[in-house]
Amino acid sequence: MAREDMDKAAYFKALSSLDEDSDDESTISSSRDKLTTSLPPHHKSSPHKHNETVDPKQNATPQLERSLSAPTPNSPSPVHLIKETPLVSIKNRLQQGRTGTPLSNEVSFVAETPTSPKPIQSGGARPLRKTSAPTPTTLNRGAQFPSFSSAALGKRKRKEPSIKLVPEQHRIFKDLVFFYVPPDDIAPVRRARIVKAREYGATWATEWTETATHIIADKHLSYADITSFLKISSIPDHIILVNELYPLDCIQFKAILNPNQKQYLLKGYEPTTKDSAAGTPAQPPSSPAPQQSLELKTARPKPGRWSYVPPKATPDRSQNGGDRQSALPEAGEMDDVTRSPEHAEAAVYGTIGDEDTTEPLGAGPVVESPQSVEEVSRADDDLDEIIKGALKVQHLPLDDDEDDASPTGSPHHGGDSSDDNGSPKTKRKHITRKPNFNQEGFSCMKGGTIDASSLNPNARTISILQEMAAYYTRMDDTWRPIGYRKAITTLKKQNKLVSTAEEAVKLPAIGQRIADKIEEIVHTDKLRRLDNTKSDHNDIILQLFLGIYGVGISQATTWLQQGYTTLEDLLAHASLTDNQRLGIDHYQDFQTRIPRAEVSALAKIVADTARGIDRGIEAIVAGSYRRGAESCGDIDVLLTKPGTSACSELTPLLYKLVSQLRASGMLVAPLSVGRTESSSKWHGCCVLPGQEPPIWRRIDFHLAPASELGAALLYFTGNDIFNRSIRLLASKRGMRLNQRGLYKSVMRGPGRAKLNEGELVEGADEKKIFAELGVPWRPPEERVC
DNA sequence: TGGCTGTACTG
DNA sequence: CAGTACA
DNA sequence: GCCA
Repeated sequence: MAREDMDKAAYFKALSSLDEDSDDESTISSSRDKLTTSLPPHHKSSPHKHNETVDPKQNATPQLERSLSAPTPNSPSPVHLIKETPLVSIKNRLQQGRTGTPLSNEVSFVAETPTSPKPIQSGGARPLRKTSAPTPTTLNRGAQFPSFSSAALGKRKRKEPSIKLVPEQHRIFKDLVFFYVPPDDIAPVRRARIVKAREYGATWATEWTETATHIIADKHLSYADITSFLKISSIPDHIILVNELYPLDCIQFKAILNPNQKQYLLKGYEPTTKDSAAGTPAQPPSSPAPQQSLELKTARPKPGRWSYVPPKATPDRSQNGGDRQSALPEAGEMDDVTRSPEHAEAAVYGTIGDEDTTEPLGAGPVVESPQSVEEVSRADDDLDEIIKGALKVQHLPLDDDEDDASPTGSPHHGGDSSDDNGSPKTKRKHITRKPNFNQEGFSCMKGGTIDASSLNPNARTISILQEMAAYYTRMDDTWRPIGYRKAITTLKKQNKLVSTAEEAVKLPAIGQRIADKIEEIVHTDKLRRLDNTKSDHNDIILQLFLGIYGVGISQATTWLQQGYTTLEDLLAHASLTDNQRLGIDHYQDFQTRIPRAEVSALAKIVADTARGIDRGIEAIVAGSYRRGAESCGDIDVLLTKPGTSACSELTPLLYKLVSQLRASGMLVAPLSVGRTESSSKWHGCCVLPGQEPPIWRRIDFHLAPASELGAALLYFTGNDIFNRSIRLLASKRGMRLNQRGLYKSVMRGPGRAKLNEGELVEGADEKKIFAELGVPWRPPEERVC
């Protein structure tokens, strides 16, 4: 869940200092300002992998730089802005759909066609027929609003990445004009490629023109796709048609390669005899990623620092493919699964989260009815046994949650949450300064519940918006996903279908643009903007790579640029960290959700082992399990012990625990281990002993001394959105919340930067933390935002 | 116009 | 330090 | 993306 990088988008924004003309996107202009004005020449040009640093000189003369790369005389600036999305107002489209074909599917866009009728062309010098603008509406709009600027739609523009030309002698693409199909640079990967080509001297034609020397097509496109896209019967002889590998290889080999090699050809394309083509060095070994089967992977020494070889470390066992079908992660993250409550299992487990009444940690009420479990584990008796056994104690850790509630102070919010809801202020005995912000607006004030998601009348809309958020995350956009998530949170709280934009825009966190999308979704059951991405192979590969533990957007993007397309490619040719290699070896395992019963079984082992080390240790399963999820992505175990007040009192115990669990075969590899005395976490992998075939699971241990237990529980229970929300709320109240406690009197500098630690307000009691913040207490299952 | 959580490990 | 991870 |  929430694997996010907060800074990249900012970086990309910063990168694009070279905006053309007036630009209606406020955020952009702000970042531009930041670069061009507040940034003195050298200062912080964000370091980054993609070394497209902002050249100060360039800031001074952006126009110059740009025209440098535009040798064609007639195009004042072929590299003007590309719009992200066809600028057709939703309403227009809907209307059109109604009058024309009901669903107007064909009116849909051609990919991300740049309609960009940017004023620049005023000279009319461009011989462009805008054949690439297929939709009547688009043309229409273009005609009517040549300098259309965001009227109803708001900001849509993408800004120009900065181009840093390589030294002249290396500009192998000098005098070449590339036309890309599709002609956009929305995905960072494509953008980076285009930028790269331009750095090597290419001119980027953003609209189709016969002055282009090359057409660079996405490699999944066929020749027919190109001609139909360009609305021409054949590609003119003088234009070279190649796929996207071509420029990459040229750059790699610092030469213009023979474009007629088969790895560069499009499906259905016979290079016309113009193959005399360019001088070519022998044979570029094509992209660095040929694919071979590589049986070697099993032979490869285990990546984990432990030399342990699991019973069967089946990297990709296809045999029991039953539960792990697709190599790709599911789009929707069903963290807190919504599923068949008719499952007895579900019923049984569903309750433990909050249930387990006032059990002190120890023994507990038995939850019977293992019948459902049978089905899960049918194949394996041992597993069955273990799970049955686990059922008897499965509530074990969970009670603490109640535990710390009842006995401790705050008697009034213990049982009756209604009271809490009524007047949050009353419980804040001291302080109680009224917020000058709208506290109700925080999603942590009113969490959701698990089943709400499936029953919500807006479920369809929500799931599509979630896909959008995920898409933008993959596109390395930091902030849009946040916007989408907030809108989704709002939508989840509606108990009736929101069908019009007008209605939607009144809701909190829903602005005009998302409102329009909501309307489109409700009326057409889909979002064209999203459909476009579905067929994007690069996006699919990106998803594949991002599914690897230890791989984030940066690495995934880099690999994609380097031409890798499969996990095998990576194993064979990419340089991988140990964790990444392990992540690939167990890709399917980690992608497979863990049934609640198995989490229980694993937790029992941990708890039993821990108690063998020290009777006082409590093992509490947090994470989505504590929130009542029917299946979990990983196992989060909080380790604590009454009377402790520092992690250092627990680390030796953790050390012993890990070593025993390792010896018993449950833990199979470490991934990330605390470095210091006071550090508090251990991340690694485990398998349920006896499981056949064994499935590696991600397991995390967190240490929490009793004095920090409440904050740790809060943190470790999540969900992530709830955490962010409540932390933001704390920060707005001049406090700071982290996994150790709630602090007040935090001094913050510019940008809320923390200046001091603050004074501890509460750490031990989860409910008191809620109370201090004026947030109504809610049980873990309701912290699904 | 500048926010959008806060921390910890890896290499 | 940037990247990734954790909720 | 949205919001103050």
